[in-house]
Amino acid sequence: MARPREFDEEQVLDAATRCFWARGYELTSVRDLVQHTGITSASLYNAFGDKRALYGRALNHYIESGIAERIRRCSAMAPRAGLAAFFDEPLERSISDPDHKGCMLINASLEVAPHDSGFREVVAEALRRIEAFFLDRITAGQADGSVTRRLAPQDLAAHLLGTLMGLRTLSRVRPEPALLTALVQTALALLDDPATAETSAG
Amino acid sequence: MARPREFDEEQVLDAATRCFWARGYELTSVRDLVQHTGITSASLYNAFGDKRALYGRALNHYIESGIAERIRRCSAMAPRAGLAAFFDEPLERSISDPDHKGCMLINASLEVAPHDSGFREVVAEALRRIEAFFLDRITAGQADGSVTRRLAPQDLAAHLLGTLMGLRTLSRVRPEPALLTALVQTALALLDDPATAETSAG
DNA sequence: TGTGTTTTATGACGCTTGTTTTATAATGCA
DNA sequence: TGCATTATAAAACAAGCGTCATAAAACACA
Repeated sequence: MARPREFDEEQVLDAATRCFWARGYELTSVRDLVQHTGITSASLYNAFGDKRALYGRALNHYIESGIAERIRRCSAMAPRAGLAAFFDEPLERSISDPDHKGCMLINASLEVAPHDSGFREVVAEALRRIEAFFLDRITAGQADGSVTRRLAPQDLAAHLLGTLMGLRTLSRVRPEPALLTALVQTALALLDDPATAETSAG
Repeated sequence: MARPREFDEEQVLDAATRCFWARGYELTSVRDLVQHTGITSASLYNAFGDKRALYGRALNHYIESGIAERIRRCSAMAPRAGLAAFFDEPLERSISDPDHKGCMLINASLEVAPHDSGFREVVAEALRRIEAFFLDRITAGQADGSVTRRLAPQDLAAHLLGTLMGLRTLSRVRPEPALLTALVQTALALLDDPATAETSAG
């Protein structure tokens, strides 16, 4: 019993996510958001609250549609293959994205998480989900023999999580294909048993 | 033949570095800098130029006094020991720093480097120096047998660089000693030959 | 066809930002 | 002792920030 929205909330959220992803929280002004979403600031405040709340929605949108989806997809694969596949997309993006935006979640780890305890928990929780995915697939891989048993699953999971964050951080400053590929492949090599490992050195 | 400075430039630079390190570039206002350095904005602008130039000086100060010094120190050690020792300080700081400021260089990688090509080159160059240190010690370690020859030195160096950046990024959101220690130790385990490796799993 | 309710559009709000201006104080050299 | 030069102090500058008030517009329902 009122005037209906003239904009698609999801489209606006998509546009806002692109803004925050590309330029971060501080460097994205409300006027930028108004310009890129196509709606006025009044509509924006009415629909989403304030800038911080909109960023929260955008970050959550990124996590659910970008990362959680990839976890789901890779969880359906064979353990060792799923672990490798999980790195395919971020590696490919790190190399091919002309803007070098990196990963919005990992950008948030350094930009908003340290200065906002609410967002810190959101980011930490997302990272825990990634770690849990690693742990799950490593455990499964050790069970079926595709992942080495020489190292504890928790240690391997922590290592892969660190590798992922290092990849996305490094990619924003030095998006060199050889460097980033070496980083990922070397980290993944640790999953293999020395005997079984295909020697790729040289 | 003029009025002399009343402040110690190095002390001011130290204070400014602490500000930028703790809160980053955008969140540190000139008024913050005035307050923590103890000099007026006029003196600050007269001595350093503008905010961006002061940040540049602070970042450079951090790199030279913090990182380059550590590289020098660890380069004097035995190869394998020097590589491990290089991670001691950032790991210890990641765990014990109550403010979780992280590493100013790696903070800069995500905060200023992507939006300022001048700073991007400064950061990239510093990362290249770290990578070069890794490469040098890995090569030396492979020569004296303390580092595995199963993997190419460039790959191992890229992997350690990524590990360092992952450590410092992860530490700002999840500064959990067990997690961060596992990350570093597992990465370092890759340097060892499987036969020679002391099994620390379990 | 009104009435109530929500969304729009426009513009302005107060505040903080980085930076500069103006004037005064302090020195080295002639 | 002046003169030239530079540092200091205090305030002000324009511009941009996030946010909100006001009023017009568009619908559902009576």
